[in-house]
Amino acid sequence: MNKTIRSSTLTRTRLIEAASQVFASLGVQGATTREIARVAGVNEVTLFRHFASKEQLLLAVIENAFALQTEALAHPEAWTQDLKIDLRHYAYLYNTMLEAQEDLIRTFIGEAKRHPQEAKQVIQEAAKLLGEKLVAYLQSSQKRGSVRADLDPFPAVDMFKGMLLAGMLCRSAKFNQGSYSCEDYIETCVDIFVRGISATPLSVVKQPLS
Amino acid sequence: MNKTIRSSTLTRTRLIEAASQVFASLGVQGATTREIARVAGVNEVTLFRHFASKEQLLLAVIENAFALQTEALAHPEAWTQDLKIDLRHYAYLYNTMLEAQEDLIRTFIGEAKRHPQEAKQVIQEAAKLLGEKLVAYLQSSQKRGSVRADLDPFPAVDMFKGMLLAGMLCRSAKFNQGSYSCEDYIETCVDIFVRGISATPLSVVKQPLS
DNA sequence: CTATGATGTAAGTAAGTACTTGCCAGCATA
DNA sequence: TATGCTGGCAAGTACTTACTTACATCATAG
Repeated sequence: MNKTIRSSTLTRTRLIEAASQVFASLGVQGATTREIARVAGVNEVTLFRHFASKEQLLLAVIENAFALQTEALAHPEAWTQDLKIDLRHYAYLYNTMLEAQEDLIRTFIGEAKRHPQEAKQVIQEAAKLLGEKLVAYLQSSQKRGSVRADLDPFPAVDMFKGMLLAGMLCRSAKFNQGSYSCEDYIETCVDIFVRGISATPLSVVKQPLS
Repeated sequence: MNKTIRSSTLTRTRLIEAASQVFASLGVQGATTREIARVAGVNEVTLFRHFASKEQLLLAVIENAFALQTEALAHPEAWTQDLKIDLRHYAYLYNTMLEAQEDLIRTFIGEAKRHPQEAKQVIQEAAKLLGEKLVAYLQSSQKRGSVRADLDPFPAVDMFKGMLLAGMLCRSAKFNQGSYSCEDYIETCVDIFVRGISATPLSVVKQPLS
């Protein structure tokens, strides 16, 4: 019976992968069960034998997608304890993940309000996992004194992830007319963010010149 | 003939407003010409007499939507020349606009890649206008010395707008489980950003405690 | 008063939608 | 050889889609 099961799960994963692709390029609304089955190389009926409905398939796709990326980012990074180096490293990793999942992310953003809470919960949990390591890092940095103690790490981390997300969204929709590169953007983000959260020198004496 | 024209343009604007609403809540794909006509209170055929296709209607919707908001944000703000006050003011204004247009923005993000370049161009131009004032402000602040001279204002402004956008997207999709409020987020953004772009005090003397 | 332009109504087209039913074939274990 | 799972195929259901054609109504402009 082993081989049979293996065959079943194989077509199942093929369906999930095909669905990811079709959802990403056509949206959940635009994706049709016919097309998903076609891409998966199976019969449309087989799709319905594996997933009761399109929504069920969507759930499986979300779970699958985020399982992969959380794994990638949850890797025990080698934090150097140098804020700028570590955050830059994280930013590039995160950005790579964003770009890899771009179409799917766009689709979910666009249709987030029109889909079952079940889907949102899965995404929410994944997003939480993606930020947890960074929150912990900032908290330890606060204890070490390299990050301001009066900073709430939770909104700060969301802000950090958020500006990278927005950067990806605008960049690939070509909302910026190429006045700067992707690296410029990320470097600017890291630079400003690091300066913004670093523990401030005790004595700040500066006045705007006239 | 005046009254006839007035009637015609009136149904036209009614169609555009109805389409904005339906596009926003159902997506461009999900929106049907039937439903749009129903909401507008006109016949479906009348829709096609005003707009050759759904895509044409979409174009008109985008133009209309962004015309309103750029106007709102292009107001000659009373810049106080205090970075934190001014940027906080801008952030709340921008956030208000984002929340007002949330559904439409989501829809455009989700389907940006599946729509004609014409639509993208309109959005791109509007987004540029939205940031221009802020770029100019940062540039003048650089001349005044309150903002670091080595900062490129363009990615910085996009980062600022981006983190507010991402905040809105995550907040309203309830991706954060209420660990902090909207105000907390915005204040954190403004705080970190301002610290990040401010001209650094000349003498920096600080060591991490033990 | 007539002509024009804007809108409504009814009906239809050709295509696509999610999803179902029934039957048949292969393949593995028992 | 028999059983049971897995999948393919053909067809169909009931519905929606964007968009069209043809004809009627009505107000205003000339």
